[in-house]
Amino acid sequence: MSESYRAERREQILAAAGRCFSRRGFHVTSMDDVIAEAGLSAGAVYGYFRSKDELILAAASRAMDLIGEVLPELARTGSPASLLERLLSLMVELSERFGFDPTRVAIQAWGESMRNPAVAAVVREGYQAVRAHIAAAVPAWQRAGLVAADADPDEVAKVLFGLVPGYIVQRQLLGDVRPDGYAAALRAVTRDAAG
Amino acid sequence: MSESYRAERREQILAAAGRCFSRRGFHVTSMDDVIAEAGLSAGAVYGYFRSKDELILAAASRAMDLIGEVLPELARTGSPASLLERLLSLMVELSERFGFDPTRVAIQAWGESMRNPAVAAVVREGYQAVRAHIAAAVPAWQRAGLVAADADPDEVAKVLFGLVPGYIVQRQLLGDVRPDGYAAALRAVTRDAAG
Amino acid sequence: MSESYRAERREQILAAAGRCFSRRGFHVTSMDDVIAEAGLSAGAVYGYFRSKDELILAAASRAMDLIGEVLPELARTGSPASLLERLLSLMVELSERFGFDPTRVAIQAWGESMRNPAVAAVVREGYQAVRAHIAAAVPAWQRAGLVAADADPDEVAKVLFGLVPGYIVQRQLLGDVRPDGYAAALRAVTRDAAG
Amino acid sequence: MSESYRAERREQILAAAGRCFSRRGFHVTSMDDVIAEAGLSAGAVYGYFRSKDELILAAASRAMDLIGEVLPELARTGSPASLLERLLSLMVELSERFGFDPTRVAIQAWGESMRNPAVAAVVREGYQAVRAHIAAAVPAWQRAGLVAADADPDEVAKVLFGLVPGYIVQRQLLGDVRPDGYAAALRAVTRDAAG
DNA sequence: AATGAATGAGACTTCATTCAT
DNA sequence: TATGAATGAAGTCTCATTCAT
Repeated sequence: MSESYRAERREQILAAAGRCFSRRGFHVTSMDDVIAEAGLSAGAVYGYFRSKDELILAAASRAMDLIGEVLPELARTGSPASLLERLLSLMVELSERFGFDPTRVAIQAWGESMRNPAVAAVVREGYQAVRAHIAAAVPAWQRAGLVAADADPDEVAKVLFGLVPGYIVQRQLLGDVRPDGYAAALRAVTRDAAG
Repeated sequence: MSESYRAERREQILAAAGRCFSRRGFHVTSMDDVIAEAGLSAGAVYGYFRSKDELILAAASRAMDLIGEVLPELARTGSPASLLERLLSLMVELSERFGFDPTRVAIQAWGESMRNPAVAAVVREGYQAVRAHIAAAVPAWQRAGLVAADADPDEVAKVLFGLVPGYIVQRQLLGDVRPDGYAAALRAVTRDAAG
Repeated sequence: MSESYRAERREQILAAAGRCFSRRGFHVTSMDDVIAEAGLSAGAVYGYFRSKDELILAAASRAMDLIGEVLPELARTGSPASLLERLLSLMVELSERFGFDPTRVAIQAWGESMRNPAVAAVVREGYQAVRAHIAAAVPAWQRAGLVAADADPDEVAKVLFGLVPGYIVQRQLLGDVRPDGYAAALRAVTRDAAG
Repeated sequence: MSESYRAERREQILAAAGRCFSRRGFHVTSMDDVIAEAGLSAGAVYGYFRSKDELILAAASRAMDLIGEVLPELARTGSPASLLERLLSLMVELSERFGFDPTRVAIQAWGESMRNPAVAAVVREGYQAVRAHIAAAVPAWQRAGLVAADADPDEVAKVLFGLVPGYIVQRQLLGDVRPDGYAAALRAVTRDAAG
């Protein structure tokens, strides 16, 4: 069997796990659920992932890949609000490419992180990367007068990044937020008049 | 068996459950964990909570009580950033009153909400209440020029409320945020020069 | 539940395990076999033994208890052959008190010892005790001319003790040995004319 | 595909199985263990042995081959003790020719015999052959006064053969026996003054 | 013949819940 | 009411064996 065959099969299982986990969470989903969703046998799944924990970790990592897709976007100029709007829009679009909603898996991963150091590490590293990219954009905003000149770019990045979990939670639980409205409201409270 | 005795017992169990759930999550915690933590017997716990789901719901509700403690604070005037700072500081302080960290239980509750309608309802109602209170403060900020006059107060409330989950996630997973720094950074990006 | 109730229940499970293990061996016997034989539920059995390994160890120890029953007998005087005869007769009789044949479990324990240090330790200690008791009897035999005066009592004990596994193996696999015939043949090769 | 090629492959697999079984026993060893140890594929191994049971039987038979190597030695004259010493010494030497310790496999085979008639038959036949050879030597010993004249040679053979399992068990579990010491102690209790 | 991915029955174990005492 | 032993369904994972390539 070729390398690519194995990778494809792994992807098939991971996609099935993603669908299951995003529906019911890591711990309510049973391996049998994943196995049935993947259309394989128990042995086949365990041939690609050695344990449920390994599958959880892989699914959490996969959900964090969303970040990788979004990072290049962060390099583009613009105001904080326009950045946020592109970020949130991308998140929604990209969910389709995953076959499941990675933001739902991310919420699970937050909870799992509190007792699972491997998952915690994956999430932490992903979020640190995003924050670092945002922080890199801050000096330009400071020069443009969009952010106070004496602010610590790292702290500003924490706040801007921190808007994302809030959006995710509200989208999943309240269901009444949209990228454009969210960005518009951010503009209304920031120094960014036009975006 | 007085009414107050029953209430006390319930509280004892709920506190034990809160400690367990905040440590390891709803589904990795077993009823035996809670029973042992409460120092009671299985029968006793089941005399107060009919099922684990009922206990999860009660614990999620209890964590949402944090909101009730914080709501009056939202009535005070000030800028968005000063509001946020007070909110976050209160959250940290109040954790001690609970004997466990309710924000950790809240993260669990977000995940649980995706498959448990009762928990979802409790969380949703709690968050809608907070957002409504914030929205009520927006017109004053608009009059003070801190928020664009043409903004929808509800949308502004979503964004400001949305900063809280971001803070919670970063506090639990990255561990490098503090209320004052977070509020200061918010001030740096808002129209709020002094706080 | 009283202490003695627990002990009784443990004994019930151990007896069931002994019957199963003596029939089919440690590893071909499933926990479900033991559970059914004990007439209990899975949870009940696991309430008394934390794992199959613990049950195997307990069953091996229990089979070694046969030794404890036999040790006092070793203190009696007589010739090596008469000692052996009493030993083997006792072994057969006592099997009935166990409700299963402990010599069959002992054979299993020999095999298990090669990969299970805990079982190895139990068996080793049991056998060392027997050998020490036999060695203590050797000097009297030497004074009576039944054993060469210059022999090392410990080495003599190894040989005499070593007759027992040989008897057990032949009894189980060939089925054509009996205590009296075995002892008579030993007399025929030893210096012990009369027994 | 020559005949000798097949035989060589079979031998390769059997040697691998012997190493695995002597290390961990028949039932804890998985077919994958044997397959990996043989450096072959699952399909290859199953091309030579139809089932694990067939492999167990073959390995038990192979371990019994030790007996075939030893039988000619039994024809030599001497005392019972000298016979035993040569037997035990040979056993130890020959282990090296096998690439694994056949006495360890023999212990496994004893246990397996209690539920596996095919293995039981192989072991039984091997042991009966040894005993018959020993019995054939007894009359000479009787004439030499080393064994009581009125003894049944078959019973004497059982006892002398019975010393071997005792040696094997003590060698594997206690580790403190050696052929010379064992034989010397036997001499000390038999009518055999010089060996 | 050989490969090794796939199968799926079945192993061990846990745990939410009940109920006799 | 309180206890905690008992239940048994269901969970995770293994492994002897097969079969398309």
